[in-house]
Amino acid sequence: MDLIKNKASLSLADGGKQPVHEQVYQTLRSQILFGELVPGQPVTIQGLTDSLGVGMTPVREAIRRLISDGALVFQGNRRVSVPLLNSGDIQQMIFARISIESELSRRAAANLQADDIDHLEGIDKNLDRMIADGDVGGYLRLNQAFHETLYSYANAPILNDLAERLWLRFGPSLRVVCGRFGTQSLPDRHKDIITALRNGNAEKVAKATAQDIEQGMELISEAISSA
Amino acid sequence: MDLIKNKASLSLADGGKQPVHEQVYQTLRSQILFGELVPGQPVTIQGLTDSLGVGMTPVREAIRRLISDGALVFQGNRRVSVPLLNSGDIQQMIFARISIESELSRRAAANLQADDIDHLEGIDKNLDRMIADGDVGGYLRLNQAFHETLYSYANAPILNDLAERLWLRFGPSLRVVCGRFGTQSLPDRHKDIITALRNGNAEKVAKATAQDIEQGMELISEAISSA
DNA sequence: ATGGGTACAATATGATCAAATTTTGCACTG
DNA sequence: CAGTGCAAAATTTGATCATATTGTACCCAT
Repeated sequence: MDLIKNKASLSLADGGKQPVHEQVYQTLRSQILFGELVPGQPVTIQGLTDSLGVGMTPVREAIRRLISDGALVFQGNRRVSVPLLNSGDIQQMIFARISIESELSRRAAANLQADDIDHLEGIDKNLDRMIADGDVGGYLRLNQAFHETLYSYANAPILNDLAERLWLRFGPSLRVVCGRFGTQSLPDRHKDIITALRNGNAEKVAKATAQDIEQGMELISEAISSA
Repeated sequence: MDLIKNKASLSLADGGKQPVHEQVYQTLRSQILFGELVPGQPVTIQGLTDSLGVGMTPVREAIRRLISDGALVFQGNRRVSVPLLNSGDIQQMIFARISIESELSRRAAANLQADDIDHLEGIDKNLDRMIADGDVGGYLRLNQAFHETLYSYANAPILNDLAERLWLRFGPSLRVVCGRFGTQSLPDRHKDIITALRNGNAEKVAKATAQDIEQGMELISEAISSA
């Protein structure tokens, strides 16, 4: 059986003039966040140095960072791979995400202006189109953008950081779920969130966020327990 | 003004046969966790390679990991230092710690046996002695051990991981508080936690944990806003 | 103050060594 | 004679270091 190889054409989308280790980190980070790596897939240092055309030191640094993020796991025998989640992991993540992200949206609700809400609604509109088109990659990106944008208004960098880590953990698994069941089965509570934001009802925003999270994570949970 | 230099005698307490980058990580990690580094203090790669007598690659890996942990911060211009917290950071950490760690102790309560509770009580007894002796380092270590031990029974690695990160963030600041006000002003709710554990009352365990956290963090918060 | 030069620290690479996995080959058995 | 299993070699990957290069800040002269 042949697993997906690290693509040789990772052009390391250079964002201006950032150090190489940062570019490698960002590249891998979005691959994981958007499920371009399969859970369980091994990630090798040499494979990355070859495919990215950079030295090993920056690759090592990026990998250590991602391990600390929970985006990659160290397998004991110096092997690194994309995490495989079990149902206990998912339960913990449901709890943590609801705790942290509800608070983030509660705080954001207090700071959002009308045109900020319009912007969020715009993202959600595009998101609906992705779902209709069955574009899994686009769905994952826009869903993440919706939440990230919302949370950014909370001005809570530490909570944000905790939330980001959790997203990195389930990114690959969410992709697998979408790939198996399609995008049709992906309902969300974004409309509820937007309505509550317009009404200035922070508690309802938090509640809708919690429901959105629970729905999405429960999907992963079911997919895993049936595997 | 001269900040504390990285000690040259960091003997890298070798735990068996771990790779150097892991040893460096663990060494720095406990220095930060137990406040042996001062908030704001710069941390240089070269300084560590010199004082630890190892190459730069493993040092770089350890530092990247600690940055991802939130235990160190990247200052933009290639500088790395120990984080300085503001009151907003503390508020976020109070919320996150109470959410996560209450749940950890709630889960642990269900799994603890009688002799496990004895063990916890033993740690707390030693902790009291440290407070009486004014031994700040000992206090920090045993307080951490008390919580870590309790949480370890929760069998919740992901929640545990989130909690650990938060501890790394406030370690240096807590040390400063203790150094300024002494250990006398450090009350805790450990007795309440142990009593509730013996009664098998998980909710009360969670509540006492939340109070313990709030008390401790509020201390840091006051110290910061008065600075 | 401002601007150039110097010193120092960070970044990145390639070389080297060590460890682990995979492959290969041989012997032994049914 | 074919198939299985073990063992050793070969290959792949990881870990560390030494060195060259680049960027940043500090200092001094103007």
